[in-house]
Amino acid sequence: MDVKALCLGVLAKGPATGYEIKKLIQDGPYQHFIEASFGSIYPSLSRLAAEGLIEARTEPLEGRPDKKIYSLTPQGREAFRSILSRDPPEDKFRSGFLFQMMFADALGPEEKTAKIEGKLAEYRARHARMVEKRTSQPLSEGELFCLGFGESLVTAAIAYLDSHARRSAAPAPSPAPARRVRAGTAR
Amino acid sequence: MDVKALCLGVLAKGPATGYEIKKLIQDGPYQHFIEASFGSIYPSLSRLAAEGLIEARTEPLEGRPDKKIYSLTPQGREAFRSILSRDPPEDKFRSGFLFQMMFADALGPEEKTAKIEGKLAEYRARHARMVEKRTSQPLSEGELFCLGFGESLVTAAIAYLDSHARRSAAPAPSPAPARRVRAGTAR
DNA sequence: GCCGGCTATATCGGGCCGATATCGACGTCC
DNA sequence: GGACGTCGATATCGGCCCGATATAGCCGGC
Repeated sequence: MDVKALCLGVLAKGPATGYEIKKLIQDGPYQHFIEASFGSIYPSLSRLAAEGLIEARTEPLEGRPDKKIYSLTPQGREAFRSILSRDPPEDKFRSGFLFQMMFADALGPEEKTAKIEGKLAEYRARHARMVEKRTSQPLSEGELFCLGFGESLVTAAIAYLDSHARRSAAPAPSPAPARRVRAGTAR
Repeated sequence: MDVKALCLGVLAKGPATGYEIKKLIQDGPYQHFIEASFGSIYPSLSRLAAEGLIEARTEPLEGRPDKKIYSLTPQGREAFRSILSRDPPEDKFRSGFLFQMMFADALGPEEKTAKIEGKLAEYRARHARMVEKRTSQPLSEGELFCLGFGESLVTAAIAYLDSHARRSAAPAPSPAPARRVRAGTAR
């Protein structure tokens, strides 16, 4: 998902500065499934303004750059509606942890267990943030759907890692940990 | 995870051409959690060779570029071991579908249902490929772990989407669909 | 007074990728 | 036999993304 579309989406919810857009993406309801940096947000805002999809109202600040509050233009709102109607790209999941675990036989059992424990802690922290989000403020229909989806994935990951953290370092081959398949060699 | 590390990992399993590396990443056991294109694989292989971490044996081909079969050098094997020992970055999940669903109130109920059905089909196809992989060939310990992890996430996504596809277009707020929380408005 | 965090504006160089180019081998279809 | 599409193979390039960096005032804690 390109960063211009992300910016349009955030601005569809209301005017915001570049810094606020980053905070909403990073800490807001989107945080579990999109990401964007200042290095791409500011250039995208410039391009969107040049294309007439957004406009900026500036507030002068003493001794620092003017504050720019961006909002959608009617063309921007229309462009965003068009983005919403498209078939979305495939969801992407990327994991350096799983890449390392692909070479589990090159790691010692303690190293493996440490990596699983570390990733379990990461997922537990992520889930705690989700629960806090769910319980601390009213959410829209779409936000509830997205948070629920994300929680499904995160709780499934926790269950899987938890079952493997308790085992010494022998992974099971399927999501049902009780079922065991004899491990072979690859390639 | 940078593409040089991915190439080192694939070559740790055995020598391969650039084209084979791409196929293994795209269709092999890694496909559910890493990705790389020709646009990054070939430059990465050049850099790795320049750094002495891999070497290439060429086989001349008639009327086309020489076939280059890459393999790790001892320094490359050492560098890869070091990569395996590092703390991995956070797992990343990216979803244009969820981004669109964040604006569910701007979509009609039929459009919402169509998007959920489309994504459900995508996840079912992905799961079918995982099951085929699990049952069609012996897998190493690490491959079993990674496939099991991926299947956990994919089956959780299927369960969540399935429960929402059956409902008219009223999402539940949590992974347990029976629990319902009153939806509010955001920002 | 110093320090760290927050709120703000940005840029830049390096890495990534989709599209593109090239080309022979092979199998299918007409 | 020719056309066509796919496969196996080598790459490059322009545009996008991002982490690091720069600048700087406000605020609260020590």
